[in-house]
Order: sequence, then C-alpha cells, then structure tokens
Amino acid sequence: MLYIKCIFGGVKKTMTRSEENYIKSIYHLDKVESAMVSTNAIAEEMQTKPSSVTDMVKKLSEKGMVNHKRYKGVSLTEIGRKAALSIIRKHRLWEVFLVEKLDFAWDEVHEVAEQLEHIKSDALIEKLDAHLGFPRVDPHGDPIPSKDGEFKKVIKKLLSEVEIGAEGVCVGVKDSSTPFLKFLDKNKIAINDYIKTIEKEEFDGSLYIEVNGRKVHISNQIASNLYLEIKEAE
Amino acid sequence: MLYIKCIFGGVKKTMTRSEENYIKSIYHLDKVESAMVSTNAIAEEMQTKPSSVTDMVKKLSEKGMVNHKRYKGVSLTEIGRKAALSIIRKHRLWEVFLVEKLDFAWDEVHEVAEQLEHIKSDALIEKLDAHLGFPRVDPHGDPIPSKDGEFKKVIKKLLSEVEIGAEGVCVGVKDSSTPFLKFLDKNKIAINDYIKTIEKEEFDGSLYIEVNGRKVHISNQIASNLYLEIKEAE
DNA sequence: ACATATTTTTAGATTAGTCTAAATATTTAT
DNA sequence: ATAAATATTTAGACTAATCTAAAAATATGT
Repeated sequence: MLYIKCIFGGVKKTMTRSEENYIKSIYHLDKVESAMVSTNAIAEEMQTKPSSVTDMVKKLSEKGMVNHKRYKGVSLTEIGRKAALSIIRKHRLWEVFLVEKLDFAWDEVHEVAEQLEHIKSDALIEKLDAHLGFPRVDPHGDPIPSKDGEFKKVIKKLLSEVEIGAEGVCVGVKDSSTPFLKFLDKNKIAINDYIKTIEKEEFDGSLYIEVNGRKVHISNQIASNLYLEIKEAE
Repeated sequence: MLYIKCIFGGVKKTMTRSEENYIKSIYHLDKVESAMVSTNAIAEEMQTKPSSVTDMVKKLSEKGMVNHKRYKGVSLTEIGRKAALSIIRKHRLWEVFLVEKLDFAWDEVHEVAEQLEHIKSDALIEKLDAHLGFPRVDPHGDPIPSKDGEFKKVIKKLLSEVEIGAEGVCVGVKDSSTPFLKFLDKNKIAINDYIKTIEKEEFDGSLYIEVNGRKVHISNQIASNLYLEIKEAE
C-alpha cells in the first residue's frame, strides 16, 4: 500500500547515466514519429547494438519507465516522459548557462551539456534556473520544460510580423548562420532578451525596438529573422 | 620514442570517474602523513574494501599515476599529482560558483561539487575560472591550484594583524560558525573580496576598511577572524 | 625471537552495460 | 501465400568496478 503510493507519488527513481540517455533518446524518437519506437532506431540514436537496446528496454520496462511488448517497439510511460523532460530541462538550462555566462558559442555547448545534464541535485537546477532569470528557451531556441515536466506553450512570431507596441521574449532565430549570429552578438541582442517594438519605418520596414530597455534600430532583414514569444492574450 | 614523448609530454590520459576519485583520495592522504599511503587508509577514505583498493592501485600503477611495491603502500607519481590537482582545481572552482553565483551556503556545496569535478572539458573550467574572476581560494578558504597544477603560495594574516594601508584578497575565516558567516553575508563581505585597510580606531581596535571599493567599519573581533592574503613584497 | 595480530594480496564471484553470433519473429515482395 | 529480407530477441562472453573469503606478507608484544 505504502509501496504503491510511493511509486505513483512523487518519489524519484535513481537512474543510471545510461538509463537516462536511453530515456532521452526514446523521448526524442517518440517526438519525431509519434508511434512506437523501434529497437533499431534506438540503437542508431544511441550508437549501440540492437541487442544492447533490448536488454536496457527490458530493464526500463521493469522500472515502469517504458511500455514494451516483445517484437513490438517501445513507448514512454508517463513516468518515463517526466524523467525525459527532467533531463532535457537540465540539458537546456546548462546550455543557457554556458552561452550566457561563460561565453561559449551556441554550437559549442552540446557536448558539455551532455555531461552536465546528469548531475544529480534538485537544488542545483532550481538555483541555476533562478540565476539565469528563468529562461524560456535554450540557445538553439528550443523550449525549456518546467520543473514539473510541462512545456509552456510558446507561440512565436517573426519580429517583422508583430504589430507595433507588441513586446515579448526573443525565443529564437530563423537564420542561424554565423554572420547573423555575429551581428546579434555585436548588437547585444540575445535569445531570452526582452524586446519591445516602438516604431516601424514604413518606407524600408526597419524597426525601432527596445532590447532590455536599450533602444536599437534594426533593418527589416534582421527583424524577419528573429522570433518573439507572443503572450496568449495577444 | 614518440610514445615516450607522449607520456611525458602534456598528453592527457582519460581517467574514469573511479580512477579520479582514488587519485584524489591518495593525494589527500599523502598530504596528511607525508609517507607512503596504506591500502587500508585508502579503503577507509574511499569507503571500499582493501581488496578493491589493491585492484585499482595495480591499474593506476600500470598507468603510471602511482608508485607501488607489493605490501609497501602507495605514493603519487608526478603525473598522478598533477591529475589530483586538476581534479581539486575543478572541485574548488565549482564550489566558488555554487556559493557566489547560485547562493548555496558554504557547507552545502561539497556533494554537488563531487559530481561536477568529473565533468571533462578544459574549455569549461578555464571559462568558469574567468567568469569567477580567477578566485584564489574556495568557500572553505582552501587554495585553488592553478591550471598547471601549482598552488600560488598564499601567505595569509589576520586582518587585525596587518599594518594600516595593507590590502589584499580575503582568503578565509578563522571562525566558521553560522553566526559569524551570517554576519559576513549581511555585511556583504565574502571570500575572494578585495579588502583595503584604511584606518584603525586605537581605543577599541576597530577597523575602517574598503571591501571591493565600499567603505565598511568592523570591530576588532571581526577583524581577528578574517584572513587576508599578503603579497610577497609586503 | 617467535607466536599472534594486522595488513595486504590473491582467487573467484557479482553486477551493469556492452558485444557477437545465432535463433526467432515480423514484414515485404513477388 | 510463401520465400526472402529485415528486425528483434536470446545466449553466451567481455570489461570495469566492486565484493567475500582465504592465503600470504608484515608488524607487534612479550
């Protein structure tokens, strides 16, 4: 009775690093093709052999993290999904840290974040989240799940397409080429910055905006490569 | 020939987490009693059985990290010592991060730092060091080894005992009781802060100091519980 | 100095995560 | 529908890190 309660209540299972990586892979594959995930696909994603996958899937199934019928593929249980999102949350928060605080380039952070995501400490990740100002998205523009495993539904629009007066958090770039990212860097515009639109120059479509309170003038080309998060009400 | 060069040149051996922990334990034990380190002592420190230690010592010995003669105890080689200091450097830098940036209490950081110290990325640790302003000591006042495995020799004096006009980095506390630490917190005096002595009030020994440019008046009791790093020349 | 106690090592087993090779189930193509 | 191709699982083995129990070396006390 108590046991049942523990499992379905909020008690965390301690997962090994390998288990965590499998769960994460299964989550990502599940997203792409929303059917059952195949053994081979997991093996491919994890860079292991299918037989290793079968073993691990058996283990995860016994732990209640995945559903599995022999020869029929795998899907995450609710517990497994929560676990995956917890790891993804850590990964993405660490990526924000690496880029915003340690000045890594956005395309240099993945490998290190793959290690950092396995650090076990709830206090750490909550304090990190606060330290970073509760960012909505990681440096690639991917949304950061909340503590309890939900994504805030992010509705994003190109800056060039919002009406004047609209404001919101910059949640992504359309063009992720190096020159464009360098431009943003030079002009101190970064993902998760708060942007207000002030005025549009009609004849060339350029925009006067405020980035974290600082006034900036950007061309239409720039504006049409930046995504703004739009609030529900808008 | 090339092989030899590689070993003695700066080529890093990839160490497992367990190997790193053994090397660190041996380093700490070596510090305390500067003779050979015993198998039992390592087992005690690592919370394992002596037979496990024998196995690991054999492995580390083959990798050239420790010297070992059967039944005679263990000592670190130069390579092993460097490896130990590299791990300690990471541990202590992470501790500074946790306390200064994430607001952990100084006595809450050890467990998490034990995990973070094993993250493998040179770029990460150098960028972290810069982000933290190249701290000299960790939140416990222990010195942080440099990148190449040296300690900057820290000569420390109680703030109450330096002559007026002296300045330096606050590198430790004598009293580490909670009330004292709370006091420091409230008065925004922290380890690694830069402190200048301005004037001493003769009749009660209280001190006027500057902490990172901000003027503060502290009693003699406070001054006699804070350590300042004194430059060679002084 | 020698018997006893302690320390260290060896031998053999265990677990997690992986592998290869073989067996079995499912899917696909004719 | 059935043979061939593909996917999945099982069986058995390997490595790293650990353990227990027994053997061997060293240290200690009278």
